[in-house]
Amino acid sequence: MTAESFIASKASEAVKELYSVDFPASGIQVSVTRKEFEGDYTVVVFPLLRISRSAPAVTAEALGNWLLGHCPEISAFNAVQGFLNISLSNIYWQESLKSIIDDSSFGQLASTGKRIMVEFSSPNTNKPLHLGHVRNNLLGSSVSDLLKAAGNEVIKTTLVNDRGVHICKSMYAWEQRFNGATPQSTGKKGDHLVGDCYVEYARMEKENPEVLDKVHEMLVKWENADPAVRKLWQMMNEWVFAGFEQTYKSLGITFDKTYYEHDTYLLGKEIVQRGMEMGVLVKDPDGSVWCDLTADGLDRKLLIRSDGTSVYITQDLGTAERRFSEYRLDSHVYVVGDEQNYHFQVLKLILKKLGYDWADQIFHLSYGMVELPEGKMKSREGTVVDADELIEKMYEEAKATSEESGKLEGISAEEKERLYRMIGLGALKYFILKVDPKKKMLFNPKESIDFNGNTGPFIQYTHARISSILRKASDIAVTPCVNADLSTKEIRLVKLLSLYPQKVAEGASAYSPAVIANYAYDLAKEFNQYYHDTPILKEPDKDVLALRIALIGTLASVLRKAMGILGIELPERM
RNA sequence: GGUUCCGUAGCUCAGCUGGAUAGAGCAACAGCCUUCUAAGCUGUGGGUCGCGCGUUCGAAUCGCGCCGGAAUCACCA
Repeated sequence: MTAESFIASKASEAVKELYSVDFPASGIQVSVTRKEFEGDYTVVVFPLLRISRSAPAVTAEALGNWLLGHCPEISAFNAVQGFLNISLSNIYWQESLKSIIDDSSFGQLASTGKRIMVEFSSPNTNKPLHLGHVRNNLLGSSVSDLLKAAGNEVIKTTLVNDRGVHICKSMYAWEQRFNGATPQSTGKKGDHLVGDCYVEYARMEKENPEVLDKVHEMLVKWENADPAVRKLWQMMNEWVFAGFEQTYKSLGITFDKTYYEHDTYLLGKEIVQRGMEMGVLVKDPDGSVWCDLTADGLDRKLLIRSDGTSVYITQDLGTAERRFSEYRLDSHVYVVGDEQNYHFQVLKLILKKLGYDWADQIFHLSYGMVELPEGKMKSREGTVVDADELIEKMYEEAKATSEESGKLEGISAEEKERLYRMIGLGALKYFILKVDPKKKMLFNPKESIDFNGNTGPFIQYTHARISSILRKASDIAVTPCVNADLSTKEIRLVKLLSLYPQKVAEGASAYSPAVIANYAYDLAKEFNQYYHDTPILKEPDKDVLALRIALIGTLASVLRKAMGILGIELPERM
């Protein structure tokens, strides 16, 4: 039970005793007391005035007196206008800290019994990953972990767009202009090599637009399973997958299940057929199939081309049905950029018209684009920020900063490398995840991602500081134990710590890792202030020393949990 | 034009299921390392919360209307 709900329930009792009126605890507003006032939690009494029929200050005073007299956990109160500020006893906070320490799965919420599939990443196999994909991947991965922490069973999936005209373009350019170049022969990462082919194709098409016909020819051959084309397609796809695999690995991204569009693109057709029988979908004289959404304020949507081939949304209908039935999903989250809002609006609507009761359980986690100072990233104009290059740059920055500080002496070279990676990635991941997903975000390549202030490295540094103290404490054999009074600053820390499960719930329901990121920052900031003016190991009183070690150990543990949801590791030293 | 999203300090962002004097970081300036890691801490300056109306005891937060920006509305994916 949280402190807020405890106070609310007691206040509800008080109202019943004092005014003989039932007022539900859920209706009592309790918030953390603003720091300029004395107290831990504040009950807002304005909503109770109709019941008390007296002035705000009088009501607050009456309520405060009752609470003080009836709850040993409450040690003091003061009333300012309509705000009743309540202080909880030191014992209460000690018990609170103890319960966090004793709860090994603190922050792991009770099972909801729900199974959720999260689709993210879903790359095209004709170009390497860029910063936009990085945001998608980090969000998808982190939201998955967040939903898990909130008690859901989560299946992470991706749909690889490995067929279509765009692939053929790369294939055609490779055949014409690359003299049999391979990742091995060029020493180039496979996805980058294929990306080069795609760029080269764009040049070719500009010189001679007729090459597009050649590409279409190739696509038809692909559809007809022409052995030569399929072989080339397979070879180049493998190059790309190997490249992606490497990038995923350095970002720490994994999937439980991978779908390939070449396996799924036919799935929707059957559903379209059924839709026509139901009268929900209509076939035009030219053979194309449509869903009329004009009554819903949208347009007519094409589902099958006049030549009988399927379009993008067709396979989405099929894969959605397959996933819901195969995995008996309770819901499905699609992590896809906000440029596809319309697509998902249409998808949901069509599924609903087709009578699927789970249509309302699909959720489009629509995130904003990553923009550069000069605007949107455009592959054609070469203004993309390449994922691999960025990761490497962050590593270099971390290395430079670390070497400058000279704090890693006596550590093995491999360990140092591991730390540079950890810090560089921590900076990148935090930079992206601390922003509310639905907002577009700005990335300025000229200014490198910061390592000071509200950043990943700041939180990592905080953890390293705590770890350093804990190492020294274990050297002098201090056993953590909660058996002393907490100072005001320590109470603030316990208060923040106890907030963590609520933050998990809040973040999960908003599908926003940013909630967790900002929480972790608050916690780290609060610790650094505490650290600054409270000597821990110098404390002469054994019980107080043991308490402080217990407190900061818990702090480090909660920081690790929170940052773990963001996919960020915290180092023992840096 | 339709639909959806966004507008908070010079910049990047919190706060938004209504609560007290709107918070951080960066940048600027001024301090703090013989004391547990200065990737830190403290302080100063910086705001018509896009504008207006409404609901309310109370609005950055909710509703409506404007203004500004973005995305999208393909027999592309």
